Amino acid sequence: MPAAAKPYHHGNLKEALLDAAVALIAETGPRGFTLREVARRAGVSHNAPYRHFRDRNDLLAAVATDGFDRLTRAMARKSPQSGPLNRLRRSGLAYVDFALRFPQHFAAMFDAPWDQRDYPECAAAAQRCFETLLGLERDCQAVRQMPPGDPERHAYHAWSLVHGIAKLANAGQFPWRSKAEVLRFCAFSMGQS
Amino acid sequence: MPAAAKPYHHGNLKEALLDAAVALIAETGPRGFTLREVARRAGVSHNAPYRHFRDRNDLLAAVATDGFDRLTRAMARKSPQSGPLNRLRRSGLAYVDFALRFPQHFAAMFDAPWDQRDYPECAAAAQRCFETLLGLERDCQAVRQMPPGDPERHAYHAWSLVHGIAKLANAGQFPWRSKAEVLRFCAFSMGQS
DNA sequence: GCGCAAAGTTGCTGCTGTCAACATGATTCT
DNA sequence: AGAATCATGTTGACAGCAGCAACTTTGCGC
Repeated sequence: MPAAAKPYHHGNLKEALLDAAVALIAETGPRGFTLREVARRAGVSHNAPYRHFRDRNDLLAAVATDGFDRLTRAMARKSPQSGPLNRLRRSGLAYVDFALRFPQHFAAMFDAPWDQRDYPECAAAAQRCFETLLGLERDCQAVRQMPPGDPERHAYHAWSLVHGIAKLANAGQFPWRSKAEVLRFCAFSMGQS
Repeated sequence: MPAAAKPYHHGNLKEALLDAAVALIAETGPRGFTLREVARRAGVSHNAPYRHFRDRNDLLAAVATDGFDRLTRAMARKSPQSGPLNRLRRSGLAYVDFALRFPQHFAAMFDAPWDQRDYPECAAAAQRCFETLLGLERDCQAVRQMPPGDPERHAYHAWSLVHGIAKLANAGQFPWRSKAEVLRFCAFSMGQS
């Protein structure tokens, strides 16, 4: 058989669909996101995705899960700076940086129309993401670089702040034009807390 | 003519459409939101809305504008408590309360797929909303109940915090089940800043 | 080899947003 | 008053979408 002949079975369609979906959402946003376009990009028929994902939301949930994993890695990335407090702040900046670089992917993670409880994998990925933050927070308390108190509450506070900055920035509600300016504001804002 | 006869001209279709749209989005969210369903609820044909709104996004923008106005009123509502700092905090709680009571409407305001610059009225309503907050912030500085510094920066900081809380709560990322618990956390969190 | 199940395909239904053409009715000009 | 005009609604059409059903191809266990 000729090497160029497209085999009937794709071989790795699920991954290919996920990649295409991530790329598509980055380009067109959750509303332009279409099962059929994803299939087109993967070079299969419009119904092939149904063999791997229950429906449109299921694929979107997979995209969101992927996003949470990427975000967790970005937040946990080791930085040259040492000291728990510095690491915590770098982590917050990484959060906002991620949201600004992949706004649509970020939106797919948090503005999903479905209930996250229906997608346990996605919820678990989100949980891992939060626990990364919680760990950093605990480290800070351990070395007294943070006032005492329930570390979870502190973590939720920090999360809320950076999340709000990320969402408002993506919604165009801030006057700052460049990503650098937003990050500067973020650093300032984290210093206030 | 019989009183029950439906006149050809509705008389006040634009408002009726907006009301129906607000109700519909509260029920089904921005994705279930459909021009045709809005028209159906207003009792007109599926193309009548085009006489009053350019397209689907234009109607959504009107809904968002309406939401910003309501939010502004909720934030500016006088409370029995006196003192600028108390008013500022009540205002933050009102923000989160609004988001939790009308999650879909809130989403329509901030997760819009369109650029707010294309809808000046909507942008203006959002601006008024921010300026309400900014005014409260200035009042606090005036009586030294707030550390000095650029009041706009402080206002954006406060906005980011309550917005993050609102969005994360609506996304189901917090462990707290009741609105009251979220509001308690919000009050705690505002005290930290 | 055979049969079966997984993976992919075509074709369909009902829905959507939007365009074009037409109908109705209020307003305004003479 | 009567006609012209324009805003406001209506019907009909088209393409694109999600999801369902029925069919086809292929790999794998026996």
